[in-house]
Amino acid sequence: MALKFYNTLSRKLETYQSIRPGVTDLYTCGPTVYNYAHIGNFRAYMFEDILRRTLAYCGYTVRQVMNLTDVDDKTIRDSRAADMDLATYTRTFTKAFFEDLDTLNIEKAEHYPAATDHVPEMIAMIDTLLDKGYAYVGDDKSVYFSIERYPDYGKLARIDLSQQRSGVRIKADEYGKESVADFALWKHWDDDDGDVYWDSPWGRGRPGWHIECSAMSVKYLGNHFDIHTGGVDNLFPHHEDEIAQCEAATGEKFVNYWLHCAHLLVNNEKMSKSAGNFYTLRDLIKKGFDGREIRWLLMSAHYRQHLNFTLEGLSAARSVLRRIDDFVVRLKELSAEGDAGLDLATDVVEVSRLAFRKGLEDDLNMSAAIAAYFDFMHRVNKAVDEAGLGGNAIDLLLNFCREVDRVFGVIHLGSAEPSVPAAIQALADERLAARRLRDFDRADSLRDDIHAAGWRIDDTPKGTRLVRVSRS
RNA sequence: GGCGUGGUAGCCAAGUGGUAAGGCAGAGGUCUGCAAAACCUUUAUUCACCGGUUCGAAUCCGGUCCACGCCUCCA
Repeated sequence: MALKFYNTLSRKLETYQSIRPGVTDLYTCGPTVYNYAHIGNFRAYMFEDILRRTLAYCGYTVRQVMNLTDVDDKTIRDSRAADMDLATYTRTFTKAFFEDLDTLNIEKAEHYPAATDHVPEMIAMIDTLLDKGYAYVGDDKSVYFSIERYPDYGKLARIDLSQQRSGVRIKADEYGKESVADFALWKHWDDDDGDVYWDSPWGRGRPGWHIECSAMSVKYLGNHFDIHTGGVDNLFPHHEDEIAQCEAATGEKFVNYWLHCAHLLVNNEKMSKSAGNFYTLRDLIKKGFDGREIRWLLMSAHYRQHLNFTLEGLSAARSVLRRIDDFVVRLKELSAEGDAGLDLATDVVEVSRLAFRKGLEDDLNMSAAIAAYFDFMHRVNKAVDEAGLGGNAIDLLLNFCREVDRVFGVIHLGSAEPSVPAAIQALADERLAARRLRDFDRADSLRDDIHAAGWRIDDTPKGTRLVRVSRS
């Protein structure tokens, strides 16, 4: 097997081949930091996290760049509405974004370049495009990319501009263009921009959105790199424009593989504030769900399928994770000596690893990878019930859990298990005493109290186990 | 109007020609003082609908219905 990805450029499943052996350069479109990101946004970042972790699992050193769009219409509009300067305003949401990534256990990219730190690079690229004749200064003093002068335009989105509706959504402030399909590289300053502007050879203004990703990806990853990702809604025009800008400016092929994730729906509808189904990550945390549950739900469907996000789905994720946690706890309790069940464990791990990897390599088929892990747990649980396992087998199995978690990022393997509070332990001790006296009414009543406090009681042959359960 | 995706059990979701993975929820059983966890059994003669191709179709082709996305700055 080999890694395969569905490449939007060819609309085909392709075997992945990196430009440099063992290294993958990855550009992932990041957030516009004008508000808290919503779970639809995080679906994309989760997909990119799984992609990144899968590449690493398959042996690649990943160099990932994620941009932070900290200047655009919305950041300017909202910072002015809040009566704050742009940098102060966007800093709040940049900070929130990184907190949210932590909540979801999303691995950090190598670089998070902010647009406002790279205006000189953007100006340089625009300059090159003007020199080469791909761009022009419009009547409104903005600089535009000319689609007409770049015949390859449309190859990613497979859009034939002559077939498009024209003039439908053209804003009044875009009449400086030669052709409606042309897009802005540099936007000339106007009153709405307030004190947000940079000096350029074309006067005061600010960069267009697309040039930001072009200039920063080329700066950090070079003219030609491996993978570029984003949500399907970025396919056109954003990514199409990035290709046009970069390939026109550098004369080289820009990106080998384009991967796009599908939208997330909430209760089978598009998420919208008016429908009341608009969730930020923080909204869900307030409802009592944790990042791990949200992570599970977001990663459990294939990235190119619509993902239907529901609160019921989150509750199901909670049950799933409980089972995954119980499995690890159970294994750890069995830390006996010896080689009992070692052959069986070796076989189960081998079979499971193959299925797990096969799923991931098949264009990140998480359903298959997850099924492989469930089959693994099932076979191991069965072995524990039937034969018991020695310490060496347990080590082998726990190492496989650790291996799977390099991609999943949800399995509690270390000291993440919360310790039992003294008050809960005292109740449990009291219950145990009552049980010894065969006062089961009292024991059951204490068990109810313990459960109400968020802990579950498991009586095992080895004694009583206390397990933290999420409040629900 | 152009381009594109999808409709699989109560729910979530794999499967793209060989006779429906996995999970959640539910039911019965083993174990248990009772539970919990785990294990065993069970839950779609059927994959939106109608035709066609084929020895064989959820998968390929044609049509219909439904849902959703993009078509200038929304992941």
